[in-house]
Amino acid sequence: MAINTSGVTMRDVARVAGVSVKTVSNVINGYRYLRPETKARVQAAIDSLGYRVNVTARNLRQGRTGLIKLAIPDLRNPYFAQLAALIIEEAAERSLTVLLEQYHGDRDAEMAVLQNDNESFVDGVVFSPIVVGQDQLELFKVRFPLVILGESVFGAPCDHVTMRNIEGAKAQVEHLLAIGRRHIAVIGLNDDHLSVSSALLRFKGVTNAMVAAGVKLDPALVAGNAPWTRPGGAQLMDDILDRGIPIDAVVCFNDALALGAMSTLIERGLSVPDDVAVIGFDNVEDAAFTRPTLSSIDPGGHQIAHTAVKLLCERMGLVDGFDHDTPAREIFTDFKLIPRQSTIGT
Amino acid sequence: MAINTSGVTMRDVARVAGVSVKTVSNVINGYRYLRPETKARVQAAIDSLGYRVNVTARNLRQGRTGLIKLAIPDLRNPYFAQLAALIIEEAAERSLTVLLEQYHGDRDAEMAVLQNDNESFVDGVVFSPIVVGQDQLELFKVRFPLVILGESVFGAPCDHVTMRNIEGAKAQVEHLLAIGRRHIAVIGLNDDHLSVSSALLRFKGVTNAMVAAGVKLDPALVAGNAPWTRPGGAQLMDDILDRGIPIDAVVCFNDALALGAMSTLIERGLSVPDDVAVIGFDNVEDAAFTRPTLSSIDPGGHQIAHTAVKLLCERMGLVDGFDHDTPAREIFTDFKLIPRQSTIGT
DNA sequence: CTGAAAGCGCTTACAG
DNA sequence: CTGAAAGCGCTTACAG
Repeated sequence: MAINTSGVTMRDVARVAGVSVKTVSNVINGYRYLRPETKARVQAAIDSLGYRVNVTARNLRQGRTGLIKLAIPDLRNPYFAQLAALIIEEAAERSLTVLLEQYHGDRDAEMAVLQNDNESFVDGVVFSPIVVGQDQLELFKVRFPLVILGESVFGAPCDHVTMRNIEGAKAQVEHLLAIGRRHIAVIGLNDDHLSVSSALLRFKGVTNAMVAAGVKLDPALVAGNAPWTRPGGAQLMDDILDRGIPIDAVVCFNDALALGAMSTLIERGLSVPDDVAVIGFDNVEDAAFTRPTLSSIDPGGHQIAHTAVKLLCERMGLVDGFDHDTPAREIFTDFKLIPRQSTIGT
Repeated sequence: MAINTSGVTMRDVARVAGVSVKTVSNVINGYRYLRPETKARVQAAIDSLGYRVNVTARNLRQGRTGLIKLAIPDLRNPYFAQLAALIIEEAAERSLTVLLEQYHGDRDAEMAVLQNDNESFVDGVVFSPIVVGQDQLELFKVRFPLVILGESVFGAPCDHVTMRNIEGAKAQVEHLLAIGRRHIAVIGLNDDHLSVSSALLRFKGVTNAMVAAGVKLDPALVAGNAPWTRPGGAQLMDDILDRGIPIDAVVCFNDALALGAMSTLIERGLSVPDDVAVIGFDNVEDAAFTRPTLSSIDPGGHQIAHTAVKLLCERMGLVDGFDHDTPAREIFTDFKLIPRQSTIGT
């Protein structure tokens, strides 16, 4: 028994108020041309009976539910928690509610998002894929409104919103070069599924910047294949320092890695940024509060959420004048370098 | 246009397969007594037409949606992100999907959860209230299945799942006493809405333990009214140390505070745990990875999620043999002390 | 400004 | 094992 099945229907209200169900419907939906007296009588009947509209019936009749699905790997990952928070808020602005699905690492679950078999009573889907990838682009050609996020897939036949990984990483290095650093280590070059695409793109940005500046990147100063977490960063920093090659800066592929790297540096008696400058990526909340505060790249999460919901609404037919034959769009959001103490000092 | 409105209906399938819609329905819902040949013919028709069941129509007919709402303050708070992750997983085990709503600090939004006016096409609600509280218990007497979480409200006329705050905090102090500490500081006694109830309960547990052990609590060693975050903990620890009263232990009301407090202690040249032992509450993932690792209270998040969904399912009529006249239940989950380096060393 | 009627696409007694 | 029919509770042309 669903919430709304209180037993009282519009017909009951209509009978008590002495009007037709059409009139009751008009009152509920705020139809303007109603005699105030009629409206009051209907409202009184609604109140006295404790009537609530059955949203499922309305949905069936209208052919839409106002529900969108957000499919992400795991809420325990702070990046996705924040993404979900933002998407929910953007959806609420458009009177949409969000059904949240975590597929964890599971390939089948991820495929199922694109299949959308059973519980498909949602009007659209926002999907941040991880495993399903570049070699199966045709899977993204679905018949429901779909917007994908992230960097696992490019060129899929559906709308796509993603951050500028390459340019962001390039900006990290350019910033370090600008403050005079030349011996730059790189942390986070992983080949696991969750981070591989970001890692590769960001590494590309790093090498682009180095090449452009004529600074060489020492392969012995590149570390990866640890989780993108504080402990991961701490360990990778240890590994690099143990190699005994002098460095004056570290580029980290996310902030958690950077925070971990900083703790190792400080623990080993090095000063940040005087001895070694550190820069992260993501601009998480902690970055502004840790000591020293952490320089980072803000990838524009708000804009990602806003754009994703906007594109989805267009595909869902909620935006007047949108041409439904518009081909798949690929939107890159704006990033911003946030310089803080870990590179420029106090 | 909802996803499932592909235009093809059961009637179309029935016509193509040369059977009645009842038979199509039987095939879709896995009814067992079907001639294999009939089944195959129907399946072929489904495939060739690309038919998908219209879940909204099914929901209307069945009077349920399989959807539950989870209302929490904000996903950006890691505690609630983890809670949401667990609830979604527990719900999935019972073939339920979760509609996630954030009400932020907004009182009206929180009230609306209990009103459940408009979009009430969910079968039940899990609600972690913050502002709506002890003085409005009657608001929790709703006509839809409702389970509340947390410590804002006790004795409400609906099912309630919560952790043992008092006993958990008592265990924190008992642990410190057991390792010989007597000069114990307390961090996190806030009076903001988000933490006040937890703070008061945990403080009560602390004082209970001190009284029982005959150890006095110096009011000058109690600090609060900072956010329950790392920087908050760092600042409060600074405040306490600045007062110049010697301490040998700190009880922190959550792990973020404890991590912040530890960083201050270490920064000021004190050893953890040799000079000062530190214990947190929540047992977040970081607790096991920070150096020194952080002793903490595991409040049993998995059990909270499991129990909440179980109670809700009972109220939703999904559990055979459940007596619907069962009065409102108050369930306390089990906590566990996790001793780590920050109290017992390596 | 309001009413009577059709229909959204399913599932489910009721027959057979 | 399968069919014909009713009905879940709304909204929406169509009349008036």
